[in-house]
Amino acid sequence: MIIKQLSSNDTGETGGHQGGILVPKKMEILNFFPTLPKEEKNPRIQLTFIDDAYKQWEFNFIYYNNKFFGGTRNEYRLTGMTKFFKFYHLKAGDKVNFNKHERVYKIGYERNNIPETNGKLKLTNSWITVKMK
DNA sequence: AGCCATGCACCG
DNA sequence: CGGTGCATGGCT
Repeated sequence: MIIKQLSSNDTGETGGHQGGILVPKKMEILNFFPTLPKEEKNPRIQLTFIDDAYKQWEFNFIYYNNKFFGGTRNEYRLTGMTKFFKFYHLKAGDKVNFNKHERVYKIGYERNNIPETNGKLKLTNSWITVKMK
């Protein structure tokens, strides 16, 4: 499974209203998600995730690739997560984990234990891949 | 490469 | 009319 530590921009705390997280271009991560056609501009796919409470969430996995169409973007994003963040009151520093079990996408979260995280918190390697046996 | 930020469209 | 999400540019 893969785990993402939320950045402040992911949750909208920076004032942004993106409503989603950024997905790095790492094979281990991208392999988890469906493959999006790079021939197409900004291809997207809707994914349904189920959390621990068996609640369903619809997220959009989008490949912003306008780099190949005259723009400058070349990155993946998982959007439409604002409801999820709000429902569980997740904030920057908290972690969200994704899992795929029998063709079913699962989502979970993990709160950050670090108390003194009030100010800006620098995130490096915010994504973690966990090999499941 | 990854995170920050925003104009605008859409929708309640 | 205000919040949300898309698409995109900017900054580090």
